[in-house]
Amino acid sequence: MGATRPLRADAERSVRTILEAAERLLSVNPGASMEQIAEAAGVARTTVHRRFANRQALVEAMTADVVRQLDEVMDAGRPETSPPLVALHEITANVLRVKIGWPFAMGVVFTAADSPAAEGKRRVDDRCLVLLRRARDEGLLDASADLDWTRRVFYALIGEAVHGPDSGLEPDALAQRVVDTLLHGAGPP
Amino acid sequence: MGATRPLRADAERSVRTILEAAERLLSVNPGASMEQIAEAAGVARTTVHRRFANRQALVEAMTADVVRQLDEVMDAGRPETSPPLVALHEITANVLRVKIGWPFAMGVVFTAADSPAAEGKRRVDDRCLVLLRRARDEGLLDASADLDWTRRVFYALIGEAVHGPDSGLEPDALAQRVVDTLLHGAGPP
DNA sequence: CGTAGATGCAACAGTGATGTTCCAGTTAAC
DNA sequence: GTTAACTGGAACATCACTGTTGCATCTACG
Repeated sequence: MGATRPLRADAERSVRTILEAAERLLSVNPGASMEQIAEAAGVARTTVHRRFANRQALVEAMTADVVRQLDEVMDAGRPETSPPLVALHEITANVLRVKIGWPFAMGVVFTAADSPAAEGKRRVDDRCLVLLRRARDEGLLDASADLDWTRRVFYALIGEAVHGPDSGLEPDALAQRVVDTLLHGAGPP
Repeated sequence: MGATRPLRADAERSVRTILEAAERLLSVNPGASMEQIAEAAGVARTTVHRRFANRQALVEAMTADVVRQLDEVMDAGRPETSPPLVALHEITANVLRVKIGWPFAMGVVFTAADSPAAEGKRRVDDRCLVLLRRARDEGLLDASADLDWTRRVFYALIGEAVHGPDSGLEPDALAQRVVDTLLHGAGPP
């Protein structure tokens, strides 16, 4: 893990541009070539290879960025101390914001069990479980609720919320729907 | 659509073997090569190409098979006439059975909007919506429930049920959990 | 048992992605 | 303004996958 000298400003800009173009392309077509990514980013293919040795390195940079964002979201949501329902809303809305901007990278983080992002994912999982446990203790969830299943349902609902015709809604509105569905399902109150 | 002469028995067996091997491999690694698929199926690569001109043709054969199975499931579930709760359980359990055996092909059917399987998918969607509407009319769902969102949640729950540590459970037990979560969420009754 | 069909194997051509190198021109940083 | 870093572009080697053909051998089916 070399302490590489900081990049020059224009190089830094290139990196961002490439990462964003990669996300845009890969979310539509996960098999997009480095060539296509370079073109979409408006740089030469060699520049992409200069910044990211492999396709793998590129994807890892994307996922690392997303994991960092998720950590920030969890920090801001205070799942260990804030009132569970409040934290649930806040975290849901902010995760949705991340997911809307980085659907591909989020998908990788939440499926690839081997990637270096897996550790960060576990960290998020844990804090999420803490929050759900607190929610259960306060009677927000059924006392017999399986927290692991609940967490996975939570993730699945978030994943579903950014699809379909209403993906353009405000993240807060989407979060409302997700949390409501998580707590009450589709049945009558 | 040529009325091709029926395959010989051994050729038919090859086709099945290849389809199953492809499902096994592609569900783990969607980018697996035809070579790898052939090897996993225990046949020569040329045999795969003899039966399926393209990778695309191979995948389409897989999805067509899955769509056929789904149609059967919907027929057996009688979503238009059977009591909604009963149909919901039955259909969920049987879809889970299909999904457990053909996770990759199911994934393609439920994401690729362009494939020829899309028509079959729409058919399933429609019958699913009919069922959910009947469920709502009978008070099983909230009167204000968004049926489209409910359907997507239903799909997402099915997708989640076959993951994780409990994917080995009986389909009926999984279906119980899915339907229960769909109707009541994780909150207290 | 005879034949049409099916398979394995080897070989081949074509394609597209990858990764690297070199160099001339541009740009940020001090 | 000098320098070190960055970029674009062309060129090159490599590689994996794809799709096809021909042929000898085997096997289902009548």
